Amino acid sequence: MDNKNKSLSKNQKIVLDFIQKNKKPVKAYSILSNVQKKGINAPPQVYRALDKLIEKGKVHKVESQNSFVACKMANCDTPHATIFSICYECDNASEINDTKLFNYLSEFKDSSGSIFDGYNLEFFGTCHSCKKTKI
Amino acid sequence: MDNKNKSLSKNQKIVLDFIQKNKKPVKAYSILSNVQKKGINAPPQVYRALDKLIEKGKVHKVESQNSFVACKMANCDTPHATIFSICYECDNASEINDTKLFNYLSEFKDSSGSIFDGYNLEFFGTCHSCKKTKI
DNA sequence: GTAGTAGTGTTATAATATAACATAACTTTT
DNA sequence: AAAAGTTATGTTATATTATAACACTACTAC
Repeated sequence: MDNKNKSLSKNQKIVLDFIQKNKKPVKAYSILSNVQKKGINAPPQVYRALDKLIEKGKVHKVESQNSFVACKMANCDTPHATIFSICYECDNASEINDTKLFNYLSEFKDSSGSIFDGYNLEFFGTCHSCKKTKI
Repeated sequence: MDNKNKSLSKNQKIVLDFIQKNKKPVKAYSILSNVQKKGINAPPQVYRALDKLIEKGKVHKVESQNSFVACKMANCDTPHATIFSICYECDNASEINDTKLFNYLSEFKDSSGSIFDGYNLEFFGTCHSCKKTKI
């Protein structure tokens, strides 16, 4: 069985559980302050859990925000191939599931013909609820 | 004349000059320590210059590295539409100039048909010189 | 020539992330 | 079940990245 399907440790479960409760991406120190009652006391405990959750495909990092969001797919097998749309009004980030774009990027070759191991794509714009609010 | 073509201020020139001297992306505090002899003393001076240089399309931020790299195009008019390939051996980042991919992303519509204002795409892999070294 | 905007200089501090070390728990093999 | 190997935990301290806030200067534009 490969790494990503291994069961989660205690701290990993606690951290994932908190991330999944949030619709929006959450920050590492926000995770920390919210799980202290569960016995997680210090930043390294959070960051270590996050690292493993990312490896296992349960969580993705939103690089432009230094925040973390749960992957909605039951068994994400592409932790290093992520596509997000990010609203710069409300900071919400949603994963985009577009097979065509996904395949295009996965198979993309650079000018020398080399393929890549992974990618992270972040689209920026105003999300629908923020557009409505502005009218 | 729009913002991006305005001339650069003293600190902006100093910071851009240092970034351009480096082939690889550079970190903000590395910029700081290298331009202190030019009279830039504190982080806010560097970060303010970086913000403006990014607005003006002279510099792009590599989000996954928190580093900054000069745009090679003479007059970059798309500071918020960037495509990088990043080597996780040597941390080098190069801009990918692929018109087809560029247009695909610029025109990409989400499931509701909305277009985005910008995007940042980072491909990860081993660059050619690192591949050679490993043989 | 004064009002508005952009830039500078400075101190302090906030926010994000890791190093390093000691210990515990779980796995696999013998 | 004991030893060895690996993964996880707990903890302290510190490194790294980034911004707030305030005082002041310089450069447009009318």
